[in-house]
Amino acid sequence: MENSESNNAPLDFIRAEITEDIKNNINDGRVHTRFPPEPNGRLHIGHAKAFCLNFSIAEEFGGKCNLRFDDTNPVKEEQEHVDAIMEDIKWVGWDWEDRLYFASDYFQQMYDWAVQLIKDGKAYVCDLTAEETREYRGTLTKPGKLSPYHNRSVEENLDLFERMKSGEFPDGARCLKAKIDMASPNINMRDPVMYRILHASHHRSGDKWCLYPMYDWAHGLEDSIEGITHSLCSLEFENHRPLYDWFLDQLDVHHPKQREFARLNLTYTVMSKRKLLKLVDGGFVSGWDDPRMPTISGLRRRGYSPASIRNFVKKIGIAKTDSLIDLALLEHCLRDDLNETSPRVMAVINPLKVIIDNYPDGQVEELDAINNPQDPDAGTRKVPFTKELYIEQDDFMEDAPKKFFRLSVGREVRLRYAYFVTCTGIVKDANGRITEIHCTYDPATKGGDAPDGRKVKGTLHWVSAAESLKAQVRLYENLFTNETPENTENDQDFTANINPDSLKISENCFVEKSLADTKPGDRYQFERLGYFCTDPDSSKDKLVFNRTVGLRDTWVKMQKQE
RNA sequence: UGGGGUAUAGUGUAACGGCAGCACGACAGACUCUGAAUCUGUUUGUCUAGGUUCGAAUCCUAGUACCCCAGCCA
Repeated sequence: MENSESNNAPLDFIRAEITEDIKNNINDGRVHTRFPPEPNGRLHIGHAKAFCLNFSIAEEFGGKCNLRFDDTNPVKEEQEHVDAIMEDIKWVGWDWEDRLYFASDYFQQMYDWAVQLIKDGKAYVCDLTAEETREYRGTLTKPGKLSPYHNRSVEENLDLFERMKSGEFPDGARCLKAKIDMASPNINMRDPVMYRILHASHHRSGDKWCLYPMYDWAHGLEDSIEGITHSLCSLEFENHRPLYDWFLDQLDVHHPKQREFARLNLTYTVMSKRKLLKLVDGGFVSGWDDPRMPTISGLRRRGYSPASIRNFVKKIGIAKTDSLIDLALLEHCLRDDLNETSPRVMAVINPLKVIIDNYPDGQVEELDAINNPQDPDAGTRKVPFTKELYIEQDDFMEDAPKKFFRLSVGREVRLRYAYFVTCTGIVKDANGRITEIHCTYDPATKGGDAPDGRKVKGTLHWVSAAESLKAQVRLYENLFTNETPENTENDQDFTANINPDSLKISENCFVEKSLADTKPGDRYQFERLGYFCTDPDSSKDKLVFNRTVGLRDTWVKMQKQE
């Protein structure tokens, strides 16, 4: 980073160390990171923290960041996830250029290095079953004991390992272990498994291998091969760092630094692969891209912008403390960006018919409306005004308190960009429900300003009854009712905390005509309601919008206080 | 109860022996053709107990709490 602004900005502990490394000319001052997802699920906002960290560090320090799929377990991984993951990272705004790598491409090199360790007497083939291995490993407080196969000759190990590779043995019959220390207080160092036999077809290497490397053995090698300088991962791998270092030291190859940071936790959200999968498979949501999911594809469909996600990640910082970030911060970043970038439009979700009694029948006036007050370059558009309109049901109250700035019989309000109107009466059906309200308008207030300078307290959004489009609007709330969904009563599953009202569909909505050609993914602010985006289910015949997030609403807050 | 890690406002995150700051939230007000945005102000914090020091969030000692590790998962 060369600008002075960033010199003043406090650095997180990782950037501070990298700055120091550059100063000390470690790796010739080179910075090279990587994001290594396993293609066994979709990326979520927690992964965004990790990949934004890796890509932005590379960018800031003039280095590079690789995308590498850590595909060492063929039984859990799929090409479909590989494609989705690449799409997600690109969408958030990062580019790995020509540096797309797969751990599976390094299998031969890893195998050769394993042979080298065997020759050096640092690895052996073990015939213990998985269960026996567990017994030999000992416990947290008791040391393990040496495998009976620990002292096999190099020749025998070489022969057996070769035959493991050639497919002679069934799954689980033998494995290759590193010879380290069965008494180590760090359980990861008690002769960890390097290879297991898996007669499974790999999504990239097919049936070439029936021997697959374990994470601890593979990961450092992958980093080393790619010339990574800083291998950033989450906290639970801190216990594995001695092993990461041990393998690279034994091989005497390029040795990146592994550094660990706390993963993201968000209130009202689950982040584990297992739980996300359960939501999808259990039919609790419509899929990985359900707008209530914290997946990148879910956020995208919900209407989040890439900038809002990047900014959020920047704001939460990087540290080693376990933390739980308030969803409100994510939503703040969302609104912050959408406020600047979203065109305004008028839409009515719960329509209430308004008849302007003194407005000419059949007349249509095209009024000027500002597209984005935050952005003068966004220009203006025309909205049609007619005798019959819709306003929001919440914007009318029969017995209105003084603090209610909206419409009530005898009160005057402004219809945005249109006229001042005064309510003269209401019509109810047999059940006492208000079916329509009657108003008069003041022709002198056209455009929304009164020439006599009189003020109104309230401005309402509206839509012409005849000159508008019908739409479906999907209103989302938190998927969970509990800040920490895994906290349940009576040992229930986290799904017990699912919010039954997380999705409400409003079929009878009306939007401005200017939305006729909207495309999936288009984002808008529906004035006074919130930010919305067009869903992929939307078509010219049936418009469908998702509520991304509501506007801050001090009126409902005031009501809740009472 | 072995080992590894972490403790700063409600939530995050700075301060690297020298005035505990910033963001989000909450609260109050100003402004407003969005009860939005914007602006202003207020509130709340160094895990505990000792020690070193002119001076400690920071160094030392002893505690406490929480997280991670006993997959042939990553």
